[in-house]
Amino acid sequence: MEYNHKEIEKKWQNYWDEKQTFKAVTGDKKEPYYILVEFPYPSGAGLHVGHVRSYTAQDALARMKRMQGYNVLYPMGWDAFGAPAEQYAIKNHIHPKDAVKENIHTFKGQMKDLGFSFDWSREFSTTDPEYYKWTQWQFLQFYKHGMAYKDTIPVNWCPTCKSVLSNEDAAGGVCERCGTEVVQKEKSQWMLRMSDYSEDLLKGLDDTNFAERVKLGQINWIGKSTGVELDVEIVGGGKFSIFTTCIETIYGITFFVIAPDGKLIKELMPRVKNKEEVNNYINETAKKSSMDRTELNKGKTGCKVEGVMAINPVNGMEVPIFLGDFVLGDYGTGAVMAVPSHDQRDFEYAVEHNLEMIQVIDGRDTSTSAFEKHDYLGKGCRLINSGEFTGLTVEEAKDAITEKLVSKGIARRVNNYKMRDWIFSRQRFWGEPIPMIYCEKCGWQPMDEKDLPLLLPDVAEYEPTEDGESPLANITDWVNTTCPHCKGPAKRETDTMPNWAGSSWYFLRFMDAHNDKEFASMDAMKYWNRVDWYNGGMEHTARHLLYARFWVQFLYNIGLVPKKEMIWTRVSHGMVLGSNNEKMSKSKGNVINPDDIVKEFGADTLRIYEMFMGDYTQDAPWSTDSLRGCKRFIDKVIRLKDKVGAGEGYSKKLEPIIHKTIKKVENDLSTMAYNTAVSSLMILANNFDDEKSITKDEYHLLLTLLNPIAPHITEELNESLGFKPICESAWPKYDESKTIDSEIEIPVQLNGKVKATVKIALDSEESVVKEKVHSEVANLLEGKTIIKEIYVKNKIYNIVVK
RNA sequence: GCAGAUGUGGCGGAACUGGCAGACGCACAGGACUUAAAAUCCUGCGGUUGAAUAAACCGUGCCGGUUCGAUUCCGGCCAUCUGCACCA
Repeated sequence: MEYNHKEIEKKWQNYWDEKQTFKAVTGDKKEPYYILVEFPYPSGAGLHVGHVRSYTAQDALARMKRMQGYNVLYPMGWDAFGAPAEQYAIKNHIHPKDAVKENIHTFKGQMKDLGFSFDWSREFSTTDPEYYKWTQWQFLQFYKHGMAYKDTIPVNWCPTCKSVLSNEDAAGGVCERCGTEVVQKEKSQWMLRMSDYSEDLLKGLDDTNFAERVKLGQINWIGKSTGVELDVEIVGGGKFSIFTTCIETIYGITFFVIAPDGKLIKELMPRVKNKEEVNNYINETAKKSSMDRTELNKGKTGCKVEGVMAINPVNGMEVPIFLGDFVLGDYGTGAVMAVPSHDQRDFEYAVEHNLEMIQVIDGRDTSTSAFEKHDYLGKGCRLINSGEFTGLTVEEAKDAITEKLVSKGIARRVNNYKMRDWIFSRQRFWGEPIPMIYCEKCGWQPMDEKDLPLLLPDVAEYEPTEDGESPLANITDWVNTTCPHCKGPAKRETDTMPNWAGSSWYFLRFMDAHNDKEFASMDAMKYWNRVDWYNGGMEHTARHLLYARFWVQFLYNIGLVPKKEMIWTRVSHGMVLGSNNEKMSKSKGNVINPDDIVKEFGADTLRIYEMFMGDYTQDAPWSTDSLRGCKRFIDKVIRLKDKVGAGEGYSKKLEPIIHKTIKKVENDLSTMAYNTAVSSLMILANNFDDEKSITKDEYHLLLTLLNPIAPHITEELNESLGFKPICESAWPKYDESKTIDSEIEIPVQLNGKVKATVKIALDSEESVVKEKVHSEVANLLEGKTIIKEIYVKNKIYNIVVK
């Protein structure tokens, strides 16, 4: 057969379109199964081979599940708000709306060419007013439940571009676009009270089936630590609080360190004697990102706050206060107690600034480095130099000291979380407008829900304003409105939502994509129940996935979704790297365009290759040579058709391998072991190839098993044999008893080294095996003393000799 | 810095709960077919010693431990990749 992949692939893609083969019907009697892959940001670069990897993987799962009788929902849409489209618009003076439309067209065409079995009837873009109406509506629910508030926080600011920058764009302290030095600027921002959900987001993980590394990623991002918040008096009046997880070292305090970007130093300023030095240091810090600041080797900078001393509450000792940029203003209380003998960072800071040290835990010398908690905890170490607590073990002291401070009313047991509230404002144009109105008289007022959606207006200029506001601020007839409360003149919020907003609930919308009464009906959500299997990049585990869970938990708490956790399994794929083992990028010239591959080799070859290239969860480099091998595999499958003879059913000889392969492929496709699924199909094909002839049913089976990964060619070959389309057929069943060999070969070891193998009947008696083994290796045992013999049933026989 | 992951032939990778390391594929080499090429088929392919399809030894990043037996478990290192809150 001539393999014209272009014709064959088009033919079946049209067939699926016309028959609406993959349309999922809400309420269908079949058991629902919801498979989701992160919807893409439709960039100008087009679909990436990395998209092809995860979409094919989920597609294979979806196709198998359908054949297994599930009502599969496998939807696709577009996450199209965001900075790149806006940058593109500024540069080329094309409205993002138009660029996005074009990009979506390209992406969709590419996806169709790859034969993904998406239910296109549920397609939408986060930029559709019918969709973002509900994103805005949900924001109003956050606001009405006290979950949204305004706060002033520092942001990276480029004075030349007049734009707020991400840490990424401000890497190294200079603006990525123009090279100007980045400064920190205070800005009023909408915030969502995500930190209120820290504990719930932690606990909720128990009700999910996320991959372990995904759970860990979230746990670490939430960053719970249990400790004590302690009030510290300042000499001459006033006080501040510190948070510590090591209260047992309290007698070792020789100074305090406070954050240069915190509120405390501002309060203390009038009493500071070295104002200039302190201010310089604060300005210096403002230039660094928090990541730069917490790096250990950079963590020793700082300056003394002259004129202000603090009092150690346990012994009344007066100790100095320092500024240090390793203390972050927005984590904990923005102040820490420093115990150089028992914390390495404090130790180095003390050495650098010539400060005193007091060892309070016995067990090791602390003159050259700190004796830290991971070394002293659980080792029975005892306190020294600690007043009434001297002699207690560290663990006893932790409790006793906390107890005493708490009863004195100057300390509290608290859980601290690294996770912060969600900064929900962006000074950008291309995002969902935040539906809030500011009135001089009434303050911030939510828009009336019935006036939603608040449409993004058309603008001529996309550049931000002089003071970094969104270009929306320049459109006076849009900005000026009336107050929903007093009907007086008022102004709209010109900030937009972050790109994460639309992607925090899109999976709910897919359950009921065209509902114009609600974001999704409770009935539809109850029917689909949850996302059974969600695939995305590891880079999204901390952010997108956490935002989405927070969003859902909030909706659940106000009674709008049926479950607190709407995502069950979450897995992540590895990247497709360039052939030089580096991340694909234009500048490195190692980008592979899937269109070129589809054109030259066909979608099926690309799909098989991307499934075969390596462990799905790990990164894998591109290799066009290996891709050719997958094309050869398809050629082989096509050639096997010539071997189809008159017989029916499965031959005795091939039956075991057939049943094993069904089991293997089924299992592998459900556990993301796509590469071994392909290899087992290659092995099956090789077995078929060794035969003079195979039956129609055997060939049909191979095509069926390969179909989820290579759907076009398998349908074509299958049709030519006269079978009904595989996509309308059932998944084959295997017989467990036929997957087990009755005779097996086990290795025989001498002192743990394999010397021979013996064939035995499955589940043979040990004595029978022993006899066989001994006759097999008799010559090797000559003159040696047998010390021990180990037989692991059906596995191995090991003889220890001397 | 914090957090996560990874390290196996020339290359991508396989090895289920500790049991024949290198499945499957690529690359390469030799052969068959062909006027020739492509395609296809057959054979070989971790390293060292060896005439050898004999045999032996070494070998899963490094050092050490547990075990009859370790790619797998434990302790300690080293290296690489990824994320870190306004990129998506």
